[in-house]
Amino acid sequence: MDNQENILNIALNLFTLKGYEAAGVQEIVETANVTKPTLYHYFGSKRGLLDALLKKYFDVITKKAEEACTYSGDLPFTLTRVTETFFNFAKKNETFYRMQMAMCFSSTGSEPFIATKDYNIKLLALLEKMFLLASEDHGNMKNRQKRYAFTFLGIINSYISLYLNSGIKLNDEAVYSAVHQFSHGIYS
Amino acid sequence: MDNQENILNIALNLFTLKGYEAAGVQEIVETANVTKPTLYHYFGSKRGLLDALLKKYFDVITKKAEEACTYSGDLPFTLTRVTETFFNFAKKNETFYRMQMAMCFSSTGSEPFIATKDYNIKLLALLEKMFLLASEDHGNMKNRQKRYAFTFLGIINSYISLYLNSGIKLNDEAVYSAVHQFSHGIYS
DNA sequence: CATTTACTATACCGATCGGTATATTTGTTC
DNA sequence: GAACAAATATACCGATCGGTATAGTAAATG
Repeated sequence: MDNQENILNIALNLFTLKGYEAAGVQEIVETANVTKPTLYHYFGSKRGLLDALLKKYFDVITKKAEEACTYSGDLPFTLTRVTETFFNFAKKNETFYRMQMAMCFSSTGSEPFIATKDYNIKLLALLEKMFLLASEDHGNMKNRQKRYAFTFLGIINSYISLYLNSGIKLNDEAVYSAVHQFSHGIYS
Repeated sequence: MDNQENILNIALNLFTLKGYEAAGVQEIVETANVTKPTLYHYFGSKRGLLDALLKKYFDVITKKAEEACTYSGDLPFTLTRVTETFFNFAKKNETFYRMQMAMCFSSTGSEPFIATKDYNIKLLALLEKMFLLASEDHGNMKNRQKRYAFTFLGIINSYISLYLNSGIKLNDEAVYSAVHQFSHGIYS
């Protein structure tokens, strides 16, 4: 088993279970059955480990979101595709999504928040760009891309949060529901 | 200046800014211009300090939520009143609401999550009870009180999160919007 | 005035924190 | 097989962690 990958997996579990600050480096290496120098050889620091972990998963969701966000004249269709993309990613990477949401809601001065900030900004920018293109076809949403991006991702994350904590299904019905709930907020 | 109250205020600020784990007892007492024994005299432990802080604010919102959740036959009216109650509390206690949301989204095994758990369950139970009463008048929502309570609070917190992080106003329009967005999810 | 109670300061505790210096092992290349 | 770089182990670092023993002060009570 690859030590580097193993450390990443253990770190993901411990960060998710106990939180980034509460999970000690010592605990991580013990659980992964390696020693500290091994961890520091690969990642340089605890923060470096976190960064590597975030990059590993955020690169995936960012790329998928990029593809899903291409606007082709049909906004409901695009919104549905984006929602499906996020739901599928969350289902495939439950633990990571748990960790990521906790970090995104953590204190603005904390390391986890700072480490995830740019990734979340990037995701919002993709949504914003999509809404900007769509605004040429929907006059009533001009100059509101930022808020729409924020609220849309907010609704998506609400559903994912419900999935993770309350056990609802993220099926086609949930996608439909999320998209329509957001649209209802837009067009009224 | 009352040392006890002062420590609570400083702790609220530091927990919110840096997170519960990252904010050290030493830092708290230095910022509050007291010494450790003073803090431990009043609160017994760091966890005791957190508990006192949570109790101070949660007791207020819980009481207000209790009043607002009394169902009187008019569900939209009750939902509006509940939403207003939460919005007003969040506006009056921005820092606390920030901290509380971070803790509620934090790792399920972390101290802050455990410390806030019962309070959040209590709030959800109040909403649940309201939906249960209302279900006698709305046949199509039988046995769904739990999910409705969860999603309703989720939407409320989404709006408050937007208010805290993106600067939207929590005015009557926002209340109307939140209630209708939730209702749209229910009745469809 | 004596006593008690609430409160606060000095100084300290063991444990753990993130991180590293040094040495040894492992696998690859010439 | 010699030389070299990557990877891992032993043992350790100063700093900080949450928490406390002891002693003293301040104010109220007898």
